[in-house]
Amino acid sequence: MYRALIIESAERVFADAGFEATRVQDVAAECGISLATLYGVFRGKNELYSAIHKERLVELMGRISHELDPDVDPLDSIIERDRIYVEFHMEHVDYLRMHLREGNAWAAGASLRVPEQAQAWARGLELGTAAFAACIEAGLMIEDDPALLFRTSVAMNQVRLAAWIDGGQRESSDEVTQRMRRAFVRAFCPAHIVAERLA
Amino acid sequence: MYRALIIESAERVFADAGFEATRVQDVAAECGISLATLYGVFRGKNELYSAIHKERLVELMGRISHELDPDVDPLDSIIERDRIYVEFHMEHVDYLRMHLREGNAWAAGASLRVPEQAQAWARGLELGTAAFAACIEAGLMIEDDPALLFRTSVAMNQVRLAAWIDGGQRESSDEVTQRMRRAFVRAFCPAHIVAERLA
Amino acid sequence: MYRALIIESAERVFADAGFEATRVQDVAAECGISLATLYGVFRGKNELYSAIHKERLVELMGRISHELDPDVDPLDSIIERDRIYVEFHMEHVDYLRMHLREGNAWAAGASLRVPEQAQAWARGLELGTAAFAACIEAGLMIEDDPALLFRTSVAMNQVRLAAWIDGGQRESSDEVTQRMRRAFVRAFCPAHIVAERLA
Amino acid sequence: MYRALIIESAERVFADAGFEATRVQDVAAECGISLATLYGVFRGKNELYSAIHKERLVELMGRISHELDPDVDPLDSIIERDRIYVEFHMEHVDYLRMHLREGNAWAAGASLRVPEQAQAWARGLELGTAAFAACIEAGLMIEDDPALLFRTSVAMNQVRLAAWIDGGQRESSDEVTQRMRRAFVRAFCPAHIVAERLA
DNA sequence: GATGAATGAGCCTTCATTCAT
DNA sequence: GATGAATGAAGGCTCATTCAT
Repeated sequence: MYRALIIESAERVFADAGFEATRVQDVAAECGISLATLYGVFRGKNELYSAIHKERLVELMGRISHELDPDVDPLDSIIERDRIYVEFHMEHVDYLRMHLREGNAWAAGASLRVPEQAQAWARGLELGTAAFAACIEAGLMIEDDPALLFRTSVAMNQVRLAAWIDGGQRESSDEVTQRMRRAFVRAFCPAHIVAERLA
Repeated sequence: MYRALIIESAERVFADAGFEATRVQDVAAECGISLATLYGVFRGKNELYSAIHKERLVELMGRISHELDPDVDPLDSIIERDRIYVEFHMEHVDYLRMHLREGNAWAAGASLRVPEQAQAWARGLELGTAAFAACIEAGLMIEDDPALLFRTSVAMNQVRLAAWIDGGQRESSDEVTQRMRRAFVRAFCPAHIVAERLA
Repeated sequence: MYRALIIESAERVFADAGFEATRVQDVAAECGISLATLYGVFRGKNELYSAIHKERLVELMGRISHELDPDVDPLDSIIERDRIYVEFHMEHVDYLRMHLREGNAWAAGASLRVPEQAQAWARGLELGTAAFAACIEAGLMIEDDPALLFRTSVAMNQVRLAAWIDGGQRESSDEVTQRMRRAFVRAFCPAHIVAERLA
Repeated sequence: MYRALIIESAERVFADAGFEATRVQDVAAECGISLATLYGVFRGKNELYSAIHKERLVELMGRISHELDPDVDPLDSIIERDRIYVEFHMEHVDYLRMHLREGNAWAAGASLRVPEQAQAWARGLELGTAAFAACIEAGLMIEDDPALLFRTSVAMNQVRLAAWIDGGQRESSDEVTQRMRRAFVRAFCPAHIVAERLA
């Protein structure tokens, strides 16, 4: 089936040019197939775009959206989720580039083009906010609006991922995750937790 | 001169719809002038877009890009710059909305549509990186890649500004700046500075 | 305004080629204008087609659809309506050709492409059926299903009009109407009325 | 052989949607065969359409186009032909629906899509005109252009057939033929023949 | 022989841009 | 200077048709 091939090629083209500037013809050319063949698999440009997001976001949300284990330290739970988020995007670089180009959901949820993105963002925001609230409750995090903190953490992760791409994708996901963890703790935890965790 | 009128109207339309989805016709209608008149002032859609950025970025860079006073505490200098950045965007909400919609330069410098943006980002990155490096040098900031820290700080500011818009633009720039300052110090300074500054 | 020019040109092209085989490009070329100009006046092929029908049918129905004068002989009333119908189409030959090509509503009302046509046919059928029923009631017409008789009369008129076109459009509307009247009386009236009217 | 199956299925689809709106794919689906198989039997959409008409029209013309028996009353000969025409179409309802949708040859001979139709119409017109002329010659029919009378009679038959379909195809061909015969005599015969034949 | 898979060519529609008035 | 009117140049999408298996 062409489906997977098309999705991968389309990710590359969308990542390079953005949704609007991408011509369906270009995607077909990138796949090495004809326009009509592509339209045989996806019903149109929008559906193709949606399909990419659905494909990737279902996987990402599947990995990430389980309820947090109450026995695990809530701070570690969040950091673990961030690790999954980062690892996933490092496995799907072209999707990451699409994400970085158009996906600043934290800035304007309304700007998301397809329902799959909007739903995933809504779900992620819900889960993230709850997790941050739990940390605040437990005294593990500074007192502030948990939704705002979560959005900030997403932006910080995106910066790290963007820097990873700019730097030639050389670092391993473990290295990136480690750095991210330190920045995270510093940004969101009270002094004694910072001291304890970053010792 | 129509110039200022067109720029303001165009900001609104671009902010609402994004560059690609905005039709020049719509901008003219928003201005209450004819298409041909608009083309008499700006040579095309791209030039209009550039002109907006030039107009705003020249002002912003003018306010922000003086060399830092060596007598002033380098940390305070950065925070002052952030204050200016935030204040400026709170005075130009439509431009801010354009900025948030398309301007995640920290993520992908290559995605910037117009040279004005690219230059301003390059200059800002240069200044910011130097300032962060000075702070690190002075032991006021944690040791890390100053460019990465700067990009992170930009993203954090953008999140704050986005939240300010989402929240109905109720807070004053002072309130936003205060909160931003605390988040900044926490995220980027070593423990003893945090203790000192957030006392 | 191009509206009238386009409608006339489009009638010609649609009459020659039929709706499906007509390319909007052809209509524009027939008008001597560009495609985009045509689209500035009509929003699309369907709307253009509808507009033609609306334009013509509003006029035709305006001429034809008044209530019948109860003082006038009901048979004469119907014949008068037929005269108007024929005269109208002889004034609008290209519309007549479209009508003959696609407008066999009497055969399959469901096949009408645009609402304007469907409504006009529904209204015409209603009026015609009522008028025929009145004639039957008055003993001026043979006893049969008035709707069927009406549909037959429409088909007969269309044959006359088609023959008029095939014959080079030489006859006057009076001549055509006269012949039509004789055929009408013969086909639908009982013997004594035929004798009386065709004396 | 798929030939007959395809023709029957295609008739149904063409009757429902019309030539232009029918996709070859839909015909294949209706047959339950693949597109390529269909193209193995017919060389294209046009040829398929032609084949349907050829198939049906050869049969119809075979039944109808013998020379008239000079010993039989010429009026009865025509009525007998009409009976055959009606009976044939009542046996092939989908073909009848195609015929009613696109086949108003009496209106515009030029609009016939395929040569089979055009030839059959030309032959039918020739035969019909000759037969009507013979009736006129014999004083059995009113004096008028025999071709026009023939075209009118075809239209009248089509109206009856359309009404038969609309009415749920309940009447037998004998019933329809009877009614048609009465309408025919009334429309085309002089008073004394009407009196004699409709007694 | 039957088919799934593939495509070339074309049509409708949009929009940035120009120019005569 | 301002504009209404006009258009060239694309882009999304469809469908009749073919061909390797």
